[in-house]
Amino acid sequence: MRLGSDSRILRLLNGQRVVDALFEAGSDGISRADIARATSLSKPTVSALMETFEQVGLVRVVDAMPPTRGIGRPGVLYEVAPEAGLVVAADVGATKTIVGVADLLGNVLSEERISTARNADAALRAVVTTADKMLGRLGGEAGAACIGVPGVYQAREDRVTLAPNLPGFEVLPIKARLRQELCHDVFVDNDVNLAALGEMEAIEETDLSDFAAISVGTGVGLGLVFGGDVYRGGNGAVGEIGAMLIDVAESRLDSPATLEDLASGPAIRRSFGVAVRKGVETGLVSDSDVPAIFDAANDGDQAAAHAVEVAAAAMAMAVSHLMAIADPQMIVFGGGVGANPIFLEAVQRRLSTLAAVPPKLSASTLGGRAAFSGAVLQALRLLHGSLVARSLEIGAPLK
Amino acid sequence: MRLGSDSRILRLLNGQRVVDALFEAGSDGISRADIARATSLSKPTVSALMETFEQVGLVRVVDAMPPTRGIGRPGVLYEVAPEAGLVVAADVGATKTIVGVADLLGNVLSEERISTARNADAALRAVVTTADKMLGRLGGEAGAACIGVPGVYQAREDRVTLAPNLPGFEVLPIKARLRQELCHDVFVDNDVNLAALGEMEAIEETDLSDFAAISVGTGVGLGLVFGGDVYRGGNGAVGEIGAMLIDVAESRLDSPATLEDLASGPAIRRSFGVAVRKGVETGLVSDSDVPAIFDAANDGDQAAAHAVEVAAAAMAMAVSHLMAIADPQMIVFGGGVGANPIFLEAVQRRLSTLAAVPPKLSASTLGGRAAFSGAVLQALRLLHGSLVARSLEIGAPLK
DNA sequence: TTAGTTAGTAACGCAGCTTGACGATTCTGG
DNA sequence: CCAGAATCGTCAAGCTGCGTTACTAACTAA
Repeated sequence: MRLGSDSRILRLLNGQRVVDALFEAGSDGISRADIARATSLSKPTVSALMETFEQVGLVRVVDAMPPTRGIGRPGVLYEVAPEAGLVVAADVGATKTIVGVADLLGNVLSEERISTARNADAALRAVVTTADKMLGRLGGEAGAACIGVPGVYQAREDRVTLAPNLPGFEVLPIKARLRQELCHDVFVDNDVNLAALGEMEAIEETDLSDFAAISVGTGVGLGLVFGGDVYRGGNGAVGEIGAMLIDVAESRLDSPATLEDLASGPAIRRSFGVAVRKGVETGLVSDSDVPAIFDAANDGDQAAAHAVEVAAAAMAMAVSHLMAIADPQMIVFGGGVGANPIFLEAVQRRLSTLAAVPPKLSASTLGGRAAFSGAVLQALRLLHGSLVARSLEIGAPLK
Repeated sequence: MRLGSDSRILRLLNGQRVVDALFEAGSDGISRADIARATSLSKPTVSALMETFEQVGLVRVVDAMPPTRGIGRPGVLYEVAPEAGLVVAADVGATKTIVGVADLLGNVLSEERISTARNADAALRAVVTTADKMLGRLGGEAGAACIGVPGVYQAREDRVTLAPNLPGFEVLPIKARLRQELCHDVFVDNDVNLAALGEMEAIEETDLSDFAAISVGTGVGLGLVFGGDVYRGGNGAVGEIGAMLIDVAESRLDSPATLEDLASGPAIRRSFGVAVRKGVETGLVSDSDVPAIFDAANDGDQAAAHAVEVAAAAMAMAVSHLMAIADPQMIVFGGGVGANPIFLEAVQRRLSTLAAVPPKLSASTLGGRAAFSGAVLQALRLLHGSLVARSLEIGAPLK
């Protein structure tokens, strides 16, 4: 038996089209006649495929009969059975890890926050055991998995680099490990990249294909989505925007300053402290935390306003560079600092003086769950690619 | 007849695999048995496809019999007939336009430089008539075409914007026009993007998928290739790197300076002139041209060296930003200024102080023909996509 | 000259799809 | 209440394309 040239791949291709139509119809259901029209397949072909899909448990008849749909014999409505495929998604952060299981439609059936273990090996083991527990409770297997890690993932080497907070990643073949212990289709990526994907999907805007997410918290990270797919860069090192050199009038330091030196949470606190010590007026203590500084800046506190302005100016500069190079349609800011509306507004104000056409900015709507959402999405994409093949070729029930 | 679900698309898919194998074999030729092995198709299938391809003129038997290839009956060697498909490529520049016709293997059979007409409509008409003349002489039709334009091409609107040197582009549906007058498969893109593609292909490095080309001449442009494909950005406005704001210690101006203000050809001349007027030592006249300034800088002339350093520092800054954001595997410099080895070396020197891991830089090997080369390549990619379909479905001779 | 090896071809069967025809089911109008 | 129209789903027939098996053709090496 040759692979991929036989007439069986026709069945695969057509099956994919049928499943796509079913997903698009959603929980409203769709009749086989309608599928045939939507896919340009013949009615017998659709029926034959649907019979297989139903046997396998991938689709099922919608129970609730719709009242009436016009003249003629009414069609039997089918829908995707969401529980026919489960995916595992995880976001391993420096301190917290989110693990969850979602169904075929992306509904998160189970989700848990655990504290990240002190080394990579233990952290990964915790993800696997938590996921296994969830899958056991839900009574299913993982059809695909996606895990976000706090570092640069080198797909070729199957290693994570630049993850200083989590020792052990440099020598852990994370994908191979997960493939063995969780399921065959595994996707590993930088958490910021996945966050970008999650944020993009969360925005209800059509035709959004090129997108950037900037996370500002303890550090500064950048995730890019180009053409709907996560972009990793030639060396997987996209997103090292924190190291970008910024030179703005407000903060003339002796050595070149990076974006992270100017616009991260610690940088804002530092810069506020410097201003206070220089004697700039303030109503706060000199080691206030970031939200307090933002609120004070909003209320007219001078030292706080200065700190926010320095950060915003640096970020606006970085954004203008991002626009000049990659030209995303939209940029979402996340993280403790980035999602703060006061910060966002300051950046926007700065940008309007830098660029003729200021880019669309917005604040994250997902908060700390952005990367996890992106992981769910990416896992589902993986599953979609193998779902039909498994349903048709193996012929055994999916579960 | 339904489209794409019939068993006929098997023939299409398998035909594509066969043709791919033939292209890979090149002019050495390949036997049907070898194709069967390479594609995992059965021998009869390959034979049947090859018979059609031969009838249509897409492939032919290699005349020269190779001496001996080991034991057993020798196979009949086939090769792609390069003249079975022709593509038109053009690069419309501000002053010069290159038009050419290439065959299936990318050999440029005919190429001509003409001066660009003063408005877009006339410029386009000149491309079409020149191409038609060439095609007539070569006795073939265009199977695909690609044209590079000096501005931002908005595919959705089928309009070129930001082409100040060539009035009339804003209202010219260039793709629709060419499709009508030249051939059905037309690709339009920014000339800098195409140049990036051309430069990438010219480099004999494997696994090169993410790539940037920076053109420095009268202006500064950036072309990006991500994942092997030209990247256009969310609004098609990738490459506006000339407008990037740069702040380097050497050139403290009153207002924020753009990259183009600091590193373009005119900028270098201006900055040299300023230095001379300030009394910096030089052996040149104050309005020397750019190559002279570079040579003098290389020979130790102080004013010239200063001008080069300012430009190099600005460009190094821009490159470091590009690395932080898009992380290309390699950057090629083109254009009158960019390809100058003295400039490149100065940029490289500056970069080594900015980045821990300086990126790979190199000078253009294609010169002014980079965009044209890229256009040939892109046109060939288009043709590849339709070649097999046309050969199999229509059944009529290609020519 | 003969055995061994490889290339190409003919015949057959299988998988998958489409078409056209037909029964099933429901709505509408008289 | 009933006939006609419209739509859904299925059945049977025929087509296209592929792979397998078995065969012939051509060439090398001993």
